[in-house]
Amino acid sequence: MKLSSKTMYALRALFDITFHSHGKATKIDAIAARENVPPRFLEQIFQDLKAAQIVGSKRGPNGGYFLLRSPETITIGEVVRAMEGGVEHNCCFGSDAEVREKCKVSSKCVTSSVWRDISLQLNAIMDAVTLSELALRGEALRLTRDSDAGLTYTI
Amino acid sequence: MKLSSKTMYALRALFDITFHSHGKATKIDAIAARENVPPRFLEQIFQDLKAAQIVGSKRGPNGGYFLLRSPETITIGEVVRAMEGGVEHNCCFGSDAEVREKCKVSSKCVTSSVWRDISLQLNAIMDAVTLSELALRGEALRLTRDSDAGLTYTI
DNA sequence: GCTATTGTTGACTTGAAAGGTCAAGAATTG
DNA sequence: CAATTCTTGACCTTTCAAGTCAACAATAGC
Repeated sequence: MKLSSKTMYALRALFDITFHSHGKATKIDAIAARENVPPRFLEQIFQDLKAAQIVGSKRGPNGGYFLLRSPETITIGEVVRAMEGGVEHNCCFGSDAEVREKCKVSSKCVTSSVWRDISLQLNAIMDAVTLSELALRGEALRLTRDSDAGLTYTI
Repeated sequence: MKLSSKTMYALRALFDITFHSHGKATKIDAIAARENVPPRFLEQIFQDLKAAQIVGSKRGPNGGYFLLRSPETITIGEVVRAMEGGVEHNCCFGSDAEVREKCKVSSKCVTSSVWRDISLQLNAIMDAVTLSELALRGEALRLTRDSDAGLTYTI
């Protein structure tokens, strides 16, 4: 029940683009430096994000990556699904007719039907959070950070 | 975003105990045969479930495993957490003070705070489903199965 | 107290996937 | 043309899921 670091990197990179560059194309190296992510690995990640139609790219000087849509329309769920691959439904609820036919063990059907319900709800939760929400949190966090500097904490 | 097969096996095994043996200790081999799970692997799984105080065991002839509590009080979330290990909170929200101190990259904080929120909601969802709920579904499924036998499907 | 039965423990194996690196090439701008 | 930046695809290494195994410990029933 934890995200792969690939997915985490992807979320952080998208947050970075949303937060720092307003509409401009952003270089991989800049993002990698700011977010402390291996640059070569980030290349690979952006290829996936591009295939998922989440970002676009431009080559040459002043090139880089940019969001294909506005941050309010890009959800965490979309990104996670793009990176991890969708939730699989094996057994009687899967799309594969042959597998469905073979499924004679009732417990398989029960558990996967339950897991199917749960993952639907999970997707709904993740689709309720957008990139702009992330940006908002980023600002909130940054504000607290700065004003925290000389504070004493009382409990 | 998919459960490990270990967790799936665990859920199926617990369903099996709930569904088939009413309070009696059940042998690993019996469960493994019914649910079509590798017996040796199941041994290992039951050790984890035992450590998590979900099942108890009895050795010797007529021994086996049994639920430590009633099926209404055992949740999917509990089982998943026992098998997968809890969701980790790294960075500024983790329990490790040293890591928290090192965290200077704002995107890390943002993404992990979001993921923390999401996983809390996910846990709530999983804690809302109990083993007895699984058993109910099992019966429902079995009923449909049987009555389906001679049906023609119309779309 | 012997014996069959069943869980216990921990070491071991294997294959795939996660995580990451690299180099040569293609497009674009100035 | 030259510098810059993405593109493609091959490659590597380490970790972990998934599964196997053997020797041992407890227990019930005779």
